[in-house]
Amino acid sequence: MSQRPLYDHIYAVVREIPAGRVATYGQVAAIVGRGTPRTVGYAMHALPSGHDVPWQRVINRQGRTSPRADGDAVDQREILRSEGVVFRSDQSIDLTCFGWSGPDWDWLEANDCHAVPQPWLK
DNA sequence: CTTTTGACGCGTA
DNA sequence: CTACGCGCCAAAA
Repeated sequence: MSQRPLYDHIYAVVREIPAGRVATYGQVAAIVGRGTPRTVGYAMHALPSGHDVPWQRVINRQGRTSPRADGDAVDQREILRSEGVVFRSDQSIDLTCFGWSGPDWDWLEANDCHAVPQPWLK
């Protein structure tokens, strides 16, 4: 666990993303209700070793894996594929198909999240 | 205290 | 389609 409350909050949300689905940095930030997409990216970068956070399920708004992801975005795509996610020919994911709908309302309330309705996925 | 630096996102051109 | 510009805000220096 991190010693940064905000990071732990972010990690808690990411842990809710089911296998076979993905969420964007901005979406996670909106669910937490604090910070910005950059903050989420920074939190992922700061993940301690031995964590149980499915970081590979967090991607950018274009449906692509982050270029700066630990040197190998290739591995990230492999993991996602093994979870059932399908990549298009340009190596992007169709968020309307694999985008996560967010945690249910009970979870949001139980975890002190101030999420907005659900404008994601147009 | 201030400055720099991003696993980002969106509007514009 | 690509390329910038700028806002965003937490951490580290």
